[in-house]
Amino acid sequence: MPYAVKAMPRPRSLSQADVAVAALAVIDRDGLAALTMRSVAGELGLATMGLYRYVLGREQLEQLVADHVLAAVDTRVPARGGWPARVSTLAARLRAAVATHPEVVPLIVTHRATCPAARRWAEATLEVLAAAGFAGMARVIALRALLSYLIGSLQLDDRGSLTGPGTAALAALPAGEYPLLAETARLGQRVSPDEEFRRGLIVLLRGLEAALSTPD
Amino acid sequence: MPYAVKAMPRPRSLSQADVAVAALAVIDRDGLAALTMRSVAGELGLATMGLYRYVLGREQLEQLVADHVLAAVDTRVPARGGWPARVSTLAARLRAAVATHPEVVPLIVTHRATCPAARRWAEATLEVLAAAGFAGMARVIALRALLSYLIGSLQLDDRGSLTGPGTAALAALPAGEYPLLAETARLGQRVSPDEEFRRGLIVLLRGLEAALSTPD
DNA sequence: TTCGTTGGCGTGCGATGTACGCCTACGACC
DNA sequence: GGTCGTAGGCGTACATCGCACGCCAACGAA
Repeated sequence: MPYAVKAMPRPRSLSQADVAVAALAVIDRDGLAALTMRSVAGELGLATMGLYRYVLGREQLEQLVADHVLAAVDTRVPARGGWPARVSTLAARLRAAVATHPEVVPLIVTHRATCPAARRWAEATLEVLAAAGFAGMARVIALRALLSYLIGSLQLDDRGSLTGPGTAALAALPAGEYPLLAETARLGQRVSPDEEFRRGLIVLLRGLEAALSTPD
Repeated sequence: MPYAVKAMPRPRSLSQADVAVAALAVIDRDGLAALTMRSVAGELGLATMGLYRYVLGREQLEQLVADHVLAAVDTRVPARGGWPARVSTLAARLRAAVATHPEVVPLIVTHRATCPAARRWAEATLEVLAAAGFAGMARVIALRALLSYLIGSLQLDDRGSLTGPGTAALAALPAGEYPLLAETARLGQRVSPDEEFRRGLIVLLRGLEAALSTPD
């Protein structure tokens, strides 16, 4: 049966996007810990092992989820603004997409490298950096620094947001042991995660501006 | 039996540090996935459930490991150098300690918030920042930006180092689709993780210097 | 000598990922 | 229109995980 690529005996009834949507539904409803081959299969109306017709295993299921969330990011290069503003826009878009499903942060962090959507984002960011004058090693460092900050921020938002219980515990610490940390925690409770992210990114971008004018 | 704190019927034969060391031995030998209540108990010469006499559960076992690794960090404030050099030293020390056991990175990231050792590090860093003139909100943002970069860097080193297979795959990509990404990946393969971290940190520190002189 | 406290062990349960073999629907071909 | 091979989907079964629970044994205090 040569060349019979389409119109196979029984066509797949589910797309990979369907699977990803079902998995996200489970995660959003019952939390990341509830993401299970069984639970996703159930969400799709399949028996447990039926899911394996669409996914190689748990690993690929997680990748599908991560890529589906990142696929929602608009990766067109922003038209307006200087290069710091453009990079900032790209970063904010990615962050906003992830914020739609906060529980998937660990999956994004883990599977980022193999997501096509993440590659598109990186390519767009590199275009902005290149147009700004970053070349060679400086561009490598710039992208990696942005990525590090981005990933770290997502992680900190997920576990250990300034508005969360961790900071509250720090703020309530007896003043004797960690005076500065306690004071900083108290102040930090008044900073929204978005503002924290934005201002930290500004700091990093200022550093990149400095690096650009001093090619060391 | 009042006040009978020491000299109990059968004194604990293992300290929490012993447990952490055993867990680290398992991780270093067989990988993080091999970290199991059973495997750690076996490493200690206990039966599986015997381990529960020393640890509340898997959660606390992981915390013990994370804290044990971070406890090796020298958190004294560096005596010499300007404030950027001091912050840099503190960051490098933390990174070096984690690099001793690369597999524990996910544990550190997850349990950082509840580690006393991490608090000591934060307090030391805040001392340097405060002495440099960072106050109020600016200090909050500075610490969080440093933390984000640090956490992100660790994560990127763990999964997705520039010298690892992920970057190699990117570098081998057909030039048509992601030209800048492929070129950047090729360049990146020649950057050691240490150098990447150091140079990215310099960028961030420059941004902090700028923020200090322009209190916005 | 007795007793209560505590370290440590063994069994067993529910949940997870998935290997493996089976049945069945259906398009392609004669 | 009958036949057949392919691929979708299911069910069973298993190794492994964390851990609840109850037991025994050792040992200091009385």
